[in-house]
Amino acid sequence: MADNDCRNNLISAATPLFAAKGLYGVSVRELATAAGVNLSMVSYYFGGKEGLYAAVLTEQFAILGKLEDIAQMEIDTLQKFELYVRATVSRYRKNPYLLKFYTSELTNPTASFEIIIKPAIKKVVQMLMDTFTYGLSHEKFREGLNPSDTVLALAGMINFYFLLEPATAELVDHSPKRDEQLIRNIMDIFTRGILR
Amino acid sequence: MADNDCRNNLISAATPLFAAKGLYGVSVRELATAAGVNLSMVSYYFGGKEGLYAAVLTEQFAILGKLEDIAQMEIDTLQKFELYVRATVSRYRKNPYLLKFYTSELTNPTASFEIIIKPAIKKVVQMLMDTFTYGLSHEKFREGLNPSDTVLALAGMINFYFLLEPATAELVDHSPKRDEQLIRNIMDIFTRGILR
DNA sequence: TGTTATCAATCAAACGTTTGAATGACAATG
DNA sequence: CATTGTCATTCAAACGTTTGATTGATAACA
Repeated sequence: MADNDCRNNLISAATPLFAAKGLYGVSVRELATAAGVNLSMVSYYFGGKEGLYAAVLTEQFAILGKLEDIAQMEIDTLQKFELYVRATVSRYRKNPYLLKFYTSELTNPTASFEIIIKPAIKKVVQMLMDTFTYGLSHEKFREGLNPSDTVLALAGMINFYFLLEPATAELVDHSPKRDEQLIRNIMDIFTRGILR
Repeated sequence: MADNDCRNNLISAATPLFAAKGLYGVSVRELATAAGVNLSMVSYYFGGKEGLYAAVLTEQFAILGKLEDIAQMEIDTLQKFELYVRATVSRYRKNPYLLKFYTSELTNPTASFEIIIKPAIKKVVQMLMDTFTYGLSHEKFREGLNPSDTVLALAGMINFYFLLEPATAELVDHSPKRDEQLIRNIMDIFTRGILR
C-alpha cells in the first residue's frame, strides 16, 4: 500500500461511519475493515479510536473558517447574511457529514467538543452578531431587534432545514434543485423581518 | 423497595444519562448504579438496555402530541404559530432532556427513530403546513412563499436557539427570563416576513 | 542495517445478558 | 390459625462476547 494510503483510507472510511453512528456506535474493527487496513493501524496513526475521531472532526471543521471572511467583505450588510446562508447550503451539499458531526457534538459532546466544535461555532455566531450590529448602527435595520436572537434565528432557519431531513423527507422535497427557492424563501422572510 | 420503584428509578436515572451520552455512551452498570438498583433489573423490566432507552424516549415524546390540538383551535392563523413557538419554549424549559433526544435521534438514529421520533416530527410539521396553507388561502399571507420552507424556518428559529446553547452560552444569555423577548423577536421577524 | 509500515495474534477490561437462588407478600388449603 | 404453594421481585455471580489496545514478528525500503 502506497505511503499514507493507510492513514487516508482510515479517515475516508471513518467519516461516514462516525457520522452515522457516533463515536461509540462504531468499533475499531468496523473502522479498520471498512478502510481495508489492519486493526492496529488506528492506534499506529492516530493513537487510538478517539484520535481518529478527532482527526475526522478536524478535517470536517476546517472548512468552517472561511465563513469569517464574510464580515470583512465590502458588500451590503444584507448581502453578507445571504452569503452566509448560501455558504451554509453549499457546505452541507458538498459535505453531507458535516451537519451530523455538528449536531452530534452539540447533543452528545465528546472530548473534541470544547477544542474543535465550540470555538468554531462561537466564531461564526460572533461574526453574524457583529454584522448585524453594524447594520443596526448604520440605520439599515429596525430598532428593538435583539442581535443574538436575530442571528440565531437566521442560522436556525437554514440549519434546521437540513437537520430535519431524515424525519421529513417523505413530507418535504429536500433535493438540491430546490435550494435556490429555499434560500430565497428564507432571505425573503428574514429581510422583511429586520428591515426598517 | 415499594412496588415499581425499581422500574421508575431506572427511567428517572436513565433519562439524564441517555440524554447526555446517548444510547451507546452509557453502560447498563452505570444506569443500574445511578438508579440504585440491581444490574439485572434492566433486562427484567425492559428486556434489555435498548428497551429501557425506548421506554425513556416514549415517555419524553408523549408530550409532543398536544401540539396537534393547535390546528383545531378557533384563533387567528398567526396566533396559532405564536402558540406553537410558546408551547415549544415551555416544553424545553419544563423538560431539559427532550431536545437532546430529539436531535440525537435525528443525527444518530437508533431503532426507535422510525417508530417514535419520525412520526412525532412529521405530525407537527404537517400541522404547521396545514395551518400556513389555510392562512394562504384566506389571503392573510403573501403569495409566493413556500409552505414547507416557511414553517421549517419558523421551527428552526426556535429549536436552533436551544440546540446551540452548549456552544453559545458564553456569548448569548439563554436564561428563561429572556424567553419572552426571544419569542417576541422571532414572532416579530416571522410575522413581518409572511404577512401581506 | 536501521527505519518505517504492516500484519496476525493476543491481552485485560468492559460489555449486555442470563442464571439460579433467596426473599417476602399473598391466597389457598387443611 | 397455622401451613403450604405460588408468585413477582431482587440479588450476587457468572456467562460468552466484544471492546480498544498492544505485542512481537515480518516485510519493504532507505
